[in-house]
Amino acid sequence: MAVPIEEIERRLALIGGALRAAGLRVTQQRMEVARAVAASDAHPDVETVYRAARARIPAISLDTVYRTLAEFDRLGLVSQVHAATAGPSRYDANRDAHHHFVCRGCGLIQDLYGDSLDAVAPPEPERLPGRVERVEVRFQGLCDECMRKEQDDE
Amino acid sequence: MAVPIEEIERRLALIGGALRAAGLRVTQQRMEVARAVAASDAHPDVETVYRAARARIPAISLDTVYRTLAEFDRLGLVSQVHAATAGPSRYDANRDAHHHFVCRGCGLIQDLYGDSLDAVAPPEPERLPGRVERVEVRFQGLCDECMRKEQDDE
DNA sequence: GTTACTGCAAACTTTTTGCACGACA
DNA sequence: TGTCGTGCAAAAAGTTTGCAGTAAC
Repeated sequence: MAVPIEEIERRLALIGGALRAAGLRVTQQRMEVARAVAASDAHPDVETVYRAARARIPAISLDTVYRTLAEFDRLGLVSQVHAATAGPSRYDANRDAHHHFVCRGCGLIQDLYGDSLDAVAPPEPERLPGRVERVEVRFQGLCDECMRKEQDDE
Repeated sequence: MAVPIEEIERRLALIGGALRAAGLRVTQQRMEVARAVAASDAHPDVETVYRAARARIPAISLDTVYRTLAEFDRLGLVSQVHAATAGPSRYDANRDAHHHFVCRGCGLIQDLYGDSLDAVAPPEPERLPGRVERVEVRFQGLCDECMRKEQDDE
């Protein structure tokens, strides 16, 4: 919800370019879906992206949003992030190395940065069953607000 | 698929005890669902647990398996793990500190152990939006078999 | 002008829920 | 014996797909 304008523009340019490079069409719908994910750092779900895109293209359909986000994911332009609690798929347009704090109460997902986290490596790489492409550290817990709520219940 | 008998028994005892401690009934169905997750280290999905449980209680229903796994999750006896690729919920009865390698090709999830991973901590704990209860390092990539398959396609 | 993309509607998969019967404590 | 848990069936939620029209290149 507080991604700087320049960062949004940078992400949109990246996505537009990647579409062209992949031989795909740069449609209004795709760019508005791109804008909706790129403009949020709250890791929005499909429905939220849909609502944001519909504010600019009233006739856009939910299945286009699904298809578009799946396509972006395939191209590596966004990635799915899992909340601590089950629910609809959520997406992240932040392509910089980062990690997450996830709240098991309300579904909050917050980006975390740190060289020490980026540097985490498997203890015995030779015993891995494959090749690592990405490392994500997930800190799971309860956010301050949910902690307050849990105390009120007791 | 290769959890030692003693470890399975240990997990079953833990689950049975926790049910009693929570004032819940220790039913045949619950214990067979427990056995099915406890006996696998392949992070089975609901359907797989259902099939394993049905081999011992033919009349067990899928919704009981859903309800039971959700209950176990609430009690902290199992946890959901997310594969790299979307699909049905998968469960893990391994309560020891551990981490995961996940393959984006086939859905493989393999447990990893290492003190260096357990010790990973947030770089600026005071700036976290809440309290951390668990840390999981996820190595995402492609397993050996999927790497081979991807080469064959080119 | 082609062809890929979109919107619509319908289907599909996964998960949840209400209710009456049966089993655990 | 009382109550919790289960099975059944139906519904809800989330996601995918086929097709005909539309827009991008």
